Amino acid sequence: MERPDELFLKRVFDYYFEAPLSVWATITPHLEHRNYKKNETIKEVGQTEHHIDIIIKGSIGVFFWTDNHPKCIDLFYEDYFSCDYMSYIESKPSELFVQALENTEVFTISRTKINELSEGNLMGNKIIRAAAQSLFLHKQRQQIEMLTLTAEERYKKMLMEQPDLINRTASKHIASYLGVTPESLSRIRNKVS
Amino acid sequence: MERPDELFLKRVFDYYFEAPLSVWATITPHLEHRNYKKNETIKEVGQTEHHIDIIIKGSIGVFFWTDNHPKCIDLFYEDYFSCDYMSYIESKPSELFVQALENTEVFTISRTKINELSEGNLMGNKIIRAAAQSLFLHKQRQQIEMLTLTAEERYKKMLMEQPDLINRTASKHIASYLGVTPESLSRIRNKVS
DNA sequence: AGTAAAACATATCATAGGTCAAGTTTTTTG
DNA sequence: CAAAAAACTTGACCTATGATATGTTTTACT
Repeated sequence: MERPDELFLKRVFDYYFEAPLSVWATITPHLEHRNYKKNETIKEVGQTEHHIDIIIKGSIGVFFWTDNHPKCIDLFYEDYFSCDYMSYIESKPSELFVQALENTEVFTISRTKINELSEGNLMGNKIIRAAAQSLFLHKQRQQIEMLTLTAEERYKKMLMEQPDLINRTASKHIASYLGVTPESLSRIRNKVS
Repeated sequence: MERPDELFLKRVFDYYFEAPLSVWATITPHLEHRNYKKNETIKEVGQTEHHIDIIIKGSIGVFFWTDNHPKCIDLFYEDYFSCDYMSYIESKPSELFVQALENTEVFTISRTKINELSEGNLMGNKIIRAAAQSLFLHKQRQQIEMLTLTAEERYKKMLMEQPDLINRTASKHIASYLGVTPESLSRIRNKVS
């Protein structure tokens, strides 16, 4: 009766939104299965984001350029939504780019479909609202961590809370996500272990 | 016909939400006019936020404690909404506290009223969704500035974009909002002028 | 207005983390 | 599987900012 895809989605939606069955039943048929190769650029700087991905397997990073280095402001993994939300929300190009960090498998849904499904639809709107709120909370927690903890403490925290991710993700991306240079992270890792 | 209060609100809502007249007409009667004294604590650490304020005059800061110093993560002024959104969204106590930085005049609306007005109401939900999205964008911009600019550059930017606010707000709060110590900001100000 | 307290400025010193450069290891690719 | 490229490590040095301490100015209070 239910394909594995649908079970996966049901779990993700339940987790995030406590959405009733009818909602994910509405959404499922409009999701497109897609694969990204490792290091594939999903959205370039200057382009507008028109999709949201739900990650089934793999990881995706959101970056911007400073000098000649990419800086990572978000890391997304299995079960998470991935998107350049800044561009998506404003519906205009952003300075951010989005890249697959591993071979990555997603369900993707277009802005058009999302609008269609939520237009005049209270539950659809509630879901988007819940999503925006959880994005805000995540950003504010990042901000507080950045102001409260040293680089070493931030690394240790990540090590505690997401040990597998540290192995799967390139050091340079972890470094920039933690707000330090690769050299600094290297020293920190050395010291910690 | 229209009281000044209503004109003010109409302007604010138009600006943020492009909401039709019917919406602010629905909301207006449920707003309560309130005054905070300078340095008055609006929400303490450990309490849950149940209100959103719309600032008519004055300014409000959102803080948390590190060691024995308050750190400012948000500054709100005239025409802006003010709230410990973290606590409001999760509807549970937060580590943040909220303080009036000047004698401040607001319209305040309770969570109960907001829920009542938006329950089953599509436009109400859209407004809340727009609010959540704009909060996220603000936080992400803060994050990018923090990673891109030095303390001095952040100060100069604030000086350019909000010169009056710098005069109205205590240096220590500006400093912590910019992510530096008061001593550092003092040096920066000295250097810049 | 006068006193106490808080905020701000300035100086010195300490340090986390950045920069640059030279290895070493790992990954990619022909 | 070898060569090239990219990623990571390590070291020496530097700089922005933090910590502490002291003096000065501003603000708050009776």
